[in-house]
Amino acid sequence: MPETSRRADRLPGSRYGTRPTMKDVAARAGVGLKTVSRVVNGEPGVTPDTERRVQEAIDALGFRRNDSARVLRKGRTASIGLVLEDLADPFYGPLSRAVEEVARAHGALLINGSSAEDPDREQELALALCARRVDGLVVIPAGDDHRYLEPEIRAGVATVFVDRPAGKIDADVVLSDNYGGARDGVAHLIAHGHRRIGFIGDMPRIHTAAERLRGYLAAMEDAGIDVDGAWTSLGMTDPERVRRAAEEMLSGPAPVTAVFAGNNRVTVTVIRVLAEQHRPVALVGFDDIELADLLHPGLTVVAQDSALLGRTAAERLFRQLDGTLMAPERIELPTRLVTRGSGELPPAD
Amino acid sequence: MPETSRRADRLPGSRYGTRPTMKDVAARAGVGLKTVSRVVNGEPGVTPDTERRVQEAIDALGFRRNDSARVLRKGRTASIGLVLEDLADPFYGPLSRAVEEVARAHGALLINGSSAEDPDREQELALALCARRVDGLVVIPAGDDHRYLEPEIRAGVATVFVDRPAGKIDADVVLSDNYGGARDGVAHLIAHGHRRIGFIGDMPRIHTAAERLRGYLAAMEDAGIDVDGAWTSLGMTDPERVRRAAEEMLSGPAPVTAVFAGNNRVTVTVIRVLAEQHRPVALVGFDDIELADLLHPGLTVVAQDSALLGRTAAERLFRQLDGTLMAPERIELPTRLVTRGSGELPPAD
DNA sequence: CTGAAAGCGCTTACAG
DNA sequence: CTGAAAGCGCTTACAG
Repeated sequence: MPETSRRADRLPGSRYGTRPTMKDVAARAGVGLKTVSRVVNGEPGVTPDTERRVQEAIDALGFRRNDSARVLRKGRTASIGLVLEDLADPFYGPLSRAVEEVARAHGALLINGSSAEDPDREQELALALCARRVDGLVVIPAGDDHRYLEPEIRAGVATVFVDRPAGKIDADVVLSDNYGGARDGVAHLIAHGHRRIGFIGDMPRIHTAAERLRGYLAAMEDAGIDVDGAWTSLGMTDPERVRRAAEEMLSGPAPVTAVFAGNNRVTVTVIRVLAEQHRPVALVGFDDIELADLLHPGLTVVAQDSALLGRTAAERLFRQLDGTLMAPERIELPTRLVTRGSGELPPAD
Repeated sequence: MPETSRRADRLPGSRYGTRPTMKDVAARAGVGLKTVSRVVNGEPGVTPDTERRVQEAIDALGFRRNDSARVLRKGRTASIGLVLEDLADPFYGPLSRAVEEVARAHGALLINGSSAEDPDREQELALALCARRVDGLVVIPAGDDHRYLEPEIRAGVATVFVDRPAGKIDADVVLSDNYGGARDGVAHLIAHGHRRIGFIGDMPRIHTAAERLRGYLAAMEDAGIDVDGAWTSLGMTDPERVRRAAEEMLSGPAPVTAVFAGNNRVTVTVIRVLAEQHRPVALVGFDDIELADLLHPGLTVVAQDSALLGRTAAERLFRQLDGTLMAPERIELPTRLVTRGSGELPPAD
């Protein structure tokens, strides 16, 4: 007795009312179920009079189509998932917004999730999204093994990785030129006379961190500079760790005269440490930062376009869904050196 | 012949494979559908041997439960929606992340949408989320009439408004003390000797903008200062408009000696304008900003805790869903004046 | 132009 | 411990 059990939901204490269904609308309008479906979906083949009666019933009952039932029948859910590191990070906000805009243009909703840089949580989130049958997945990897997504991809879930490559599977990837950007930034410091240059980056298992370190090393080697082990420090990007790392390479008999900061979080802390130094220390940061031009000196950065990363990835995702895409590709977006002062300071020697 | 039509999906050209269902698993394991359901959901009453056979079939077929079918049957979707203004705004990133964390603690996923400050888009998004049958909705209103949500709320969709109150419906609201915060900030400027103080805010139809203006006016009145109409400017917060407004009140025979900036976007532009002035102008901004302490002078702000706003709202949402909540409430969170220099500059008169 | 039947992939309520 | 039947709210594929 379904009617009885539904009425039970209305008992005082339960805040759940019953939702009218197409069946309810059909009964009230005195038409068949399919006719209601036609009206709700704007399909042709309904006389104006019938349509009016159905519409009246819809309005009277406050009917709203249950898309989750619709989805079950149609296959596609018109939703995509985005797994990123932290929605609160100013780098990912614009990226997420860009993905959302592309989704919106394709009539899809966006489900967001933060992995908090935890590979297990990334997997848990990505698979939960697949269980909800998102049509596609944009992933900023926390882990380096994505074989767990293979069955999902085979089953038709469109997948694009952004910011960092997929691990152990062949998939579309959209990246910034982390290596080239870091190399350019460090070469810029070298061009301004620096030779003892520090590098503070994220954990080495993170692809972007490793690539930027590689760029740093290449620039140093190009200039014929031997890198002292004390000049580089990779690890967590919390303020305490970064502060210690910076203070260490800025002390001793032969301190660094310039620092290359591996990402926005590192940069923010390094700026604070440098402000406390007695002599000027040059700084170039990877990632642009709001108000960077208003600091003294202005902050020189290697900027990447996080919104463009997101947009490019999302567009590729929908092209996969259109079926207009062939083999997986690796797309690399250029970075841009923005000089504002901090990277043009000469060595304080 | 369902088997035939499903096989058609495998034709070359289609990237859509077929997903194994519980029925497929049951057939392969030689058990009934319900037994598969028990194993998948970890329900008791399955012998270890049967469980093993089912698990093998699951692994072999790469089965993943279709949560969207599950949801249709169970009623609750274990997902909530968040409608905000712009995910790329540094104020909303932490708010969204906080909502996500609470949702996660309750086993729910978060669907995000940006209204872009457009009431129609807010409505479209909120109703689309309702059509997906989210269990609850956290809304940062763009519009001022939310009667369109009444049928949804009646049908059981939990709803909490944040940052701005709901319009024309009785609902839970979590706000910052915009009036008090602005009044404190302006009083702070007055205490430092200013009398000609400018206010630049968002469009007057936005509740936070109106409240902050009200706080400004109250502080001025408390100090017995007559406010000149040329000192206040409300409107869009794009850099061009804010710049014009700031330059206007900073010119003429009796320019303002201090500015109160109505939100983070206004503040950023005002800082730029003030940096170009020949005399120092005091500034207090509503909303804190990254690196505010590293500017010269440091930026004095009325800070609100956007993560706390999000967390409070989300917790209230889940309490609505638990049924442990009574009448709608209005919760107001305090703001905090953070003095860093720009608000303590004396008048340049 | 209209509608009855079957089915999407699960869970619920039973019966054995 | 196990499973067949009915149903969640829609759409599909037909038939009239």
